Amino acid sequence: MLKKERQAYILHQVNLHNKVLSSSLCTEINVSEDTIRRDLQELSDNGKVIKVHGGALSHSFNHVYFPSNGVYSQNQKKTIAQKAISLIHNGMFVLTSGGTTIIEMARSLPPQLKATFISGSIPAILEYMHHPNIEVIMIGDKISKNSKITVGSEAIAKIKQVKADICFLGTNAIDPEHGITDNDWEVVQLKKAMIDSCKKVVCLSIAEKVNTVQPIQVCSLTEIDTLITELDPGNPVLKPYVDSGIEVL
Amino acid sequence: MLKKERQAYILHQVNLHNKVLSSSLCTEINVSEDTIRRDLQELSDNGKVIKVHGGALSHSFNHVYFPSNGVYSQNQKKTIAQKAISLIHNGMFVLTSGGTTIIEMARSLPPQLKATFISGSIPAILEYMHHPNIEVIMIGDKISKNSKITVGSEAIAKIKQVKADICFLGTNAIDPEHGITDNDWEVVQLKKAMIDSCKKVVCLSIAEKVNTVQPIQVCSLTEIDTLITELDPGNPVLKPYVDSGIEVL
DNA sequence: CAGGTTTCTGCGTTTTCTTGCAGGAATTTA
DNA sequence: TAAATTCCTGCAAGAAAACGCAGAAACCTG
Repeated sequence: MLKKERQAYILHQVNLHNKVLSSSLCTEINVSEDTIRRDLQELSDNGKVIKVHGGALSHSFNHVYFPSNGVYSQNQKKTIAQKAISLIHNGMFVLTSGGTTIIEMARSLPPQLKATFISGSIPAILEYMHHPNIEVIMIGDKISKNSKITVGSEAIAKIKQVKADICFLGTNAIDPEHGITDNDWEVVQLKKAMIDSCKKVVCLSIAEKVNTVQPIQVCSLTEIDTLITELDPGNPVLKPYVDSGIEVL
Repeated sequence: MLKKERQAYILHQVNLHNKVLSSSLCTEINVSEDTIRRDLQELSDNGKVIKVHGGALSHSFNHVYFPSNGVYSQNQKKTIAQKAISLIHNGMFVLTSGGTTIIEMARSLPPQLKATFISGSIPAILEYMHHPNIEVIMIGDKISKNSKITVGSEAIAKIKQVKADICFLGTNAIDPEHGITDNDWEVVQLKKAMIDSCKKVVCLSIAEKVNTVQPIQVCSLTEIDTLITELDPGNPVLKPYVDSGIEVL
């Protein structure tokens, strides 16, 4: 069998099944593993396939629709993300809501981190999925197209089964008097469940949303353990929260 | 034998078999390897064949197996998607697996369709989410990064709770004797559950995958109600399936 | 037809390509 | 953490290609 022929066969298999194993190829074609590996390398260099440990993947399949990151207030969110990440350690179970701040955090996770992330947010899950070492658990249920998260009683029931080490809430509004508030009833139900299902509640909020109020209450300040904004913890805006006994980063 | 004659013979062989070996040619025509090589060089310079180490390939070979457009078999998949969509009606509960054919179907759903789609495949869910009128239900559980679907006992349990009107399976391999087969154990478990949870099983498969076998069985032919390929239902390749009582579209 | 020219072909040598193998490094998995 | 795969690197044998050369064949051309 000619080299080009072999490579064509491999490419064909990859496109057909979205993946191939070096081991199965070398028994099918009856050549050494080295030859297969070299072929895969060559095809990969030409951008025809994506080489991975043990085989190769189809390029088209791996290229999942990637949401454009026109993230609002990106720099502030990056700052928040960095602070949030400092709270995550290897082996933790991490529960997260959706929202652009959470997405930013997901993108900034250090590659060597090994932890389990649980979420019902599709965009967040997409980000977690690209991370090499973390386990990703999706909360299932009906999908709310507005907020791109799963909502409903099933989702809430699943969250209640979890006991996570830490929970990160992307926040729409937070205020000393009304606590965390939001404007989507279903999302609020979820966030409530998440708060109940973890040992530590971390609230991520850009300064703009601090001291604002939305119609529906998620929880009072007393249920929050940590508040993260892009501001310095000593900033006077945050004083009411510090005074309530919340750890402010 | 004259040079022109020889080259005509070579060209004939190439077009007939899509490839030739220098070594076999020189014994057939009984000339030295150099002569063959020079002929091949000349034919290659004129664009008649593609010279490779050890012989030559026909141009069509290269065209068929190294498609220049990024998406492999896209047209076939579009055809399949159209046929599949004709089976979906307003108000239906539709269960789908993952895979590129399913994605193509998801993209082609008519905007006015009102139905409920259930899936554990992240890429599929992403497509369904963009649709204005369908309800989307995500099956939750641990996410397999390879196949980009949720896998595990929770996912299977959830699927078993569903009784869908119709189930679309993207197929990796189908064969009259072995039925539907696949190469990922977890995916197979899911597909089995899906088959059990619906009234009608529709199998989507491009013709290339028909009559191929993978290591793990999903189900036998008897469990399949409908088979959709891009071929005409009367195509002889599909006859065994028609004879098994499967509706072939 | 004879002589010169061009083209073609085969041979030997050198160079390049391809492949499999051995070992040690790296990565995955239990 | 340890065992098992898989990967990478260099190497060597064998196959094929490239190159130059020379003899042979074909082809003008006067």
